[in-house]
Amino acid sequence: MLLGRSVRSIDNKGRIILPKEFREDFASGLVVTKGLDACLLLFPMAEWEKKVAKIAEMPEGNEDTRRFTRLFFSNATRLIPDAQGRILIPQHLKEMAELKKEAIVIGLSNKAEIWDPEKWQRYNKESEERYEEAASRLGV
Amino acid sequence: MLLGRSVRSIDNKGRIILPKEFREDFASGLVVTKGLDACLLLFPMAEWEKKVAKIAEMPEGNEDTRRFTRLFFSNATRLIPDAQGRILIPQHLKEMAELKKEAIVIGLSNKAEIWDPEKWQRYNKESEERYEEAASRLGV
DNA sequence: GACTATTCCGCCACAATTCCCCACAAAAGT
DNA sequence: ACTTTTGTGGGGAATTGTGGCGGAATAGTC
Repeated sequence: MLLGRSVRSIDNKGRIILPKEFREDFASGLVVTKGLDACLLLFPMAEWEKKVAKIAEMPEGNEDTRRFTRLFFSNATRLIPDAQGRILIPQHLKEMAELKKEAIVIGLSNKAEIWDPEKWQRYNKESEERYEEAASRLGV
Repeated sequence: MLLGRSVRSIDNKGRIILPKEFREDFASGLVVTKGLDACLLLFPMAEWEKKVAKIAEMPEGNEDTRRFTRLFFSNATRLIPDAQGRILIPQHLKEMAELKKEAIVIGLSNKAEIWDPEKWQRYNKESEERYEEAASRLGV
């Protein structure tokens, strides 16, 4: 189960060290891709396959489907953490998420996300206000 | 699983080096054909056969079917990557996709596409806006 | 049939990137 | 305070991308 938030440095080879607690979920590999709100999404393999199955059900031939699958898959990369539990983020994804020297890694139960610290803070602040509101709307 | 995006040079003999990760899927050969939106489509043999089977189920005699199958098959070429994992794109397909000195190769799970870089960028930009919408609908 | 021209493919070498390993620093636990 | 675990950095080996050269295969011409 992926939980929590941690600040991670990105070394000058572009590697990010995953939190210890995440290693087990990601041990057999993971897929990074473009998430919403300019963050990166990390799926454990099992979760990724569920996602792929879901996408395969979308109506083929449809233009929106084509657009979506092209973006979704073309931004995805299969990664396997090294012996120290680090992953090397592909250049184009690092740019997309505007990652510099540091990153925030957050767990979201069945997947994880990586954010630029500044962006995360901004997003967080915004969310604070809407949190209660959203929670009650969702009936949590 | 075909994933990711890479920029590839086209050497002066018209060869494109497939990304390392794609080799396994394409090792036993592939079929290139005309894709939608002026790109080239690459099918691993197994996927190609599925496609053919599907097309065989289309109502014969129907004019759309005739039109489609003629285009689809007449543009298709069977290729086998050389020992270095390169493929030689047929002239007429290169022209069709307006490929020059560089190409973008993208993985789409069960197939791959080749784009002219400029065209891809333009297409990508257009899709960005609709991406979030489609993604949230899918619960990504 | 032999010669030539063109296309195609394999090999090699260089460059760049990625991966693997080791060492150290910092933090946590005893 | 010492040991253990977790995070960080970097050197160097291995892998991968790229372009060039030359030989094989094919086709076209005399």
